[in-house]
Amino acid sequence: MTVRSPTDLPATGVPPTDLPATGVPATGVPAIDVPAADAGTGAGTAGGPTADTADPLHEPVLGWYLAHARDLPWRRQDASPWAVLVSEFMLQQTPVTRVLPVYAEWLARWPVPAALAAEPPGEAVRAWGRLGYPRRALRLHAAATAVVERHGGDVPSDHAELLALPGVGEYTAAAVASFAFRQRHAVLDTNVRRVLARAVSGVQYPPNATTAAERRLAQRLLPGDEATAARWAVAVMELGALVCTARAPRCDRCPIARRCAWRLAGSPAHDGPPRRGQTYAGTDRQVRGRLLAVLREATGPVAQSALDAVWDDPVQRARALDGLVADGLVEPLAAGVYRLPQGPPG
DNA sequence: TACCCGTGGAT
DNA sequence: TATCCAAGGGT
Repeated sequence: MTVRSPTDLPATGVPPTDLPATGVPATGVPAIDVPAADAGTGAGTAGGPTADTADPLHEPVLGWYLAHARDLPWRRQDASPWAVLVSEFMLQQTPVTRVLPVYAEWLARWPVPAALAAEPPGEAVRAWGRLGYPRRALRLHAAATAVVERHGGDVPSDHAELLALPGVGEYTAAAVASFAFRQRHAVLDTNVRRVLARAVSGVQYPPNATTAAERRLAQRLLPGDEATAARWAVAVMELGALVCTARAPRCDRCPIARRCAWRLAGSPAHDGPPRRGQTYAGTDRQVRGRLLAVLREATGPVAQSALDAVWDDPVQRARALDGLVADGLVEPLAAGVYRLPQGPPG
């Protein structure tokens, strides 16, 4: 898998799979399904996509995706729902290029949920490497355990059952149901929110927190047909990731630039409350990161002295370590000795 | 709701 | 160099 930077738009664009990873095979039609937009003149065909869900944005976005989508491993036809779930955990707040190698290692080592569930949670934390937010590793291990216990080892297709898994929120539940099972869900991540904010709402950036209005908008724009809705979801996200980017959108390559409300308004600058900066240096998060890195890279238990060496302030150091223990990321083994969690998921 | 939770590349 | 930003979730 070649790692591409966002600025390196693929010209080859291996067409994204139209097939669900499991379930009913698609009919083998390689072209874009005719979006509901073109069904508008039809006389209310029973059972078909309804005209009232059509939108002028559908056809250009779906067409753009067919030509420009990245060939990512979790989008391939042979990617299982488990593979999609793993990718979604890793992609939370983490760039694609950093996920790719770790994703490959995980799927090779733990090809099914039961394989991961059979290992101590500390192994998941160690294999997480430097992806960041290591609690995700713990939750993914817990999710794998829940999949084994509640669903016989198969990642569920039901949105509510997905949502009930540890570490799975509204976005991830919708994403897995849509990407892995080709269901019709509004998949509202930071990319989609930005595209809709610009193209439809006419503002540069979406609100800091997801609003009910955004959810209604995403739902309204969803094509009526399941397969088309699933393709739309991934297409809008990809458009946000590659073209309608946060800092410097590539409007000259955008398939809906002519319809974009933000552009039509003259691309006004954001005027809402400033987005909170993420200071990092000197925070507990940095200390936690350093402490856990020591544990991750060690092959066995670690002495207190090795942890003490990574941060000068003893008060902050102790607070960070306590936090890691409270989160289940670190396990006190004996007096002054620590290790990654070996017990059952806590 | 607002805040906490890692890491590192791009600008 | 400093800031921004990345397929969020939990509390």
